[in-house]
Amino acid sequence: MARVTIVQVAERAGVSTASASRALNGLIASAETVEKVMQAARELGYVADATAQSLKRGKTLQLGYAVADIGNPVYVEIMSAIERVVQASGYRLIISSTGTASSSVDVVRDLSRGLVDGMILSPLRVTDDLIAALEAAPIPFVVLGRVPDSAGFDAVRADSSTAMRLVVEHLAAEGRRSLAFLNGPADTTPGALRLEGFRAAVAMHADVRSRLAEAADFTITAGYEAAMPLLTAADRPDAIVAANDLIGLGVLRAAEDLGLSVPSDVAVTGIDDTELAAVVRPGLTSVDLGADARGAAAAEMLLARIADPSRPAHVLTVTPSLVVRGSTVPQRPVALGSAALATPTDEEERTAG
Amino acid sequence: MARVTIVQVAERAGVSTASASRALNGLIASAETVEKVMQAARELGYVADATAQSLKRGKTLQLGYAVADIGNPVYVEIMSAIERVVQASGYRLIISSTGTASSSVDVVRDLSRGLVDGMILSPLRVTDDLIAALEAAPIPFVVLGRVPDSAGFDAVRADSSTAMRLVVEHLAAEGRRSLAFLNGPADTTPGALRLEGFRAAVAMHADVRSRLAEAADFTITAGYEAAMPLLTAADRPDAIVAANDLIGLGVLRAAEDLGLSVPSDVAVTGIDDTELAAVVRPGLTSVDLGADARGAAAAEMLLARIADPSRPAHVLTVTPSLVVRGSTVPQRPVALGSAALATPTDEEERTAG
DNA sequence: AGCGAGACTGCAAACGTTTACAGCAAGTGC
DNA sequence: GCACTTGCTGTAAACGTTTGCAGTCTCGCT
Repeated sequence: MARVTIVQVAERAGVSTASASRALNGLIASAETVEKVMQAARELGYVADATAQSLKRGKTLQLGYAVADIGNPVYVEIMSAIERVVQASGYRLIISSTGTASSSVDVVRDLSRGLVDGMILSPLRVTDDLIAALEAAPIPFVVLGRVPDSAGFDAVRADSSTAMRLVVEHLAAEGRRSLAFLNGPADTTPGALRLEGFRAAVAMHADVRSRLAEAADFTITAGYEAAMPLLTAADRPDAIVAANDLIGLGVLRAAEDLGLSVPSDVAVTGIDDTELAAVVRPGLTSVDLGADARGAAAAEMLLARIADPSRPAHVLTVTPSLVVRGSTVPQRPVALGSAALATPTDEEERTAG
Repeated sequence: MARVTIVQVAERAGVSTASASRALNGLIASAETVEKVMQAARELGYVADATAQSLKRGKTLQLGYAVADIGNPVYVEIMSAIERVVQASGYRLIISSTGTASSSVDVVRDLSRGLVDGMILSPLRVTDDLIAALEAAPIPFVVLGRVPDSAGFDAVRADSSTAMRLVVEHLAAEGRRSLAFLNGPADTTPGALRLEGFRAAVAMHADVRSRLAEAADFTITAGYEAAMPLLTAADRPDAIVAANDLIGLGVLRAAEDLGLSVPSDVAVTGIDDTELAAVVRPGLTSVDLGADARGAAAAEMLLARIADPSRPAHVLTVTPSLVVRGSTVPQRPVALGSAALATPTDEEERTAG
């Protein structure tokens, strides 16, 4: 556990620390020196101290991903995509989870203190404090989600309005006339955007009635609890549009516990098209917001900005697509084959936005 | 984006960098100095450089969690527990995901280069390389899982043999006589231990036949694929014991696609008792290995070791408990209430090991 | 033989902090 | 009025690296 430094290596090898450093980093040095230094390093178990190294070099070769709600599988999917891209470029990714809004500001501040060379963040709430922290940050970052245009940040977005339009059109086409939107907290960015998208989408269908409800959280349990009053109301809606898959799953469970049949009594949809939506029965119709594509794009954007800090800000919007499953359309018997779990087959029709 | 250092703050405040540092860190300094320094810092937007700080102080106030398979919800649960404990002690947690075995060694090596003051790891495979890397690491760490006793590491373990005993006894008590164990890769630590536990458990029941199978991975898809041949075999088992919940879910889907009814045609069990097991229908009987408790214990153990590096190595084993759901015992109609999703109610009987 | 180029080396100065030490002024007790 | 403490300050040395610079040595060329 004792720290061994480069001076000990240099001493043992009988050279200066400068030569040792050069030998270790593959810079110009004689074969003999390299040999001696490498052996000394091996014998002593030397590993360069990262803090000293990055202090001197001014780079850490690390990138950060700050994610608000790691319990939601869609963020895990995004994270995996980011990691794939980042690793390929020789950077390491570190994840920081930010529960509350204030801690999200803290994370930005802390990580930008020199721990990482850049960061990606998926904020649940974009507060003025957060914007201020981002503007003051000495490192580049990419926001996954909506951020005021004026800010001029690099960003990757999902297209919530198209997503909601896909869902509403699908339900209307299936003959549903009374829709309830079960949102997550409306003061979050996804909550606000999906609500807006839903309103715009139903406005285009004069024959469709709609109402709004809100779950305490983007979780299964919160979805379950918020669904109960909707499903037991005298004028029960014939379709519930959930703001994400977890809430949608809660709705499915609530319907089951009430003895309602899905989709005949009530149709249910989710958003994010997580693996959960495919695994549960009935399968949950959902909108794929392109988590993988968004994660990868954000990572590439960040790397591009690090390479060229003066490039103009980019904003990329990823197109969503609808994945229809048994929670909105009565299910045919399923074809045999594991592909049904991973990719849409004939039982799952996919509609691009 | 320009970096502002403490010398600029000191200059602007008209004091030495030493005084500035003292003022910023709340050490002894006159009220007037503090005022001037704070104002200068605010105006310039100064934030101390973390690498320089930790280089000088010899601590980073960061801990690391290296996790092999972030796609598995049980690790997310562990992570949340770790984070809860770690945050309360003023440390920050950074997550590093380690896909392959070799990258797991890399992560240990890299993080212990001075980026974190200690780390917790959940390795999927414990190779000699990994042991060597851990022994050479200059920082303390805690292993979540089995590690050779000789190594003398701090560790927190699940009790796989009790877990498997609980499952097998439950199935035997329900009248199942032909069990198949559907393992994940047997060359992983959990795979090896659960296999061993299963063997020991069935050895205690002379009237129960058993067979073994292996999924390519601890995932739903791999479980689905590996379950197919088992379920279509002429001598189909009357119960499938899956090595974790994800594999178990794959089994449920395979059974469904084959038109088999669970639990009457075949019973299914999982391990880990993730939220998924409670949400799917039929609910998946599973063993709670105490993810939350293990994560919290590991974090506390790490903090204790950092506080006192000379304390003897601790190994803690957490006791598992069985959670019975519809995949093994025909389900009664469910009581109303959201609690059914989160905690076991009368429909879910819990048996401690 | 002389000379420049090239390969390699060591010295020492950084990177941005914190902190041991010494210095200084003002206050206290005699 | 002296010695001592107390409270604060600045100088400078660290922490472990990398790197500009200048120097040495060897070699090949003319």
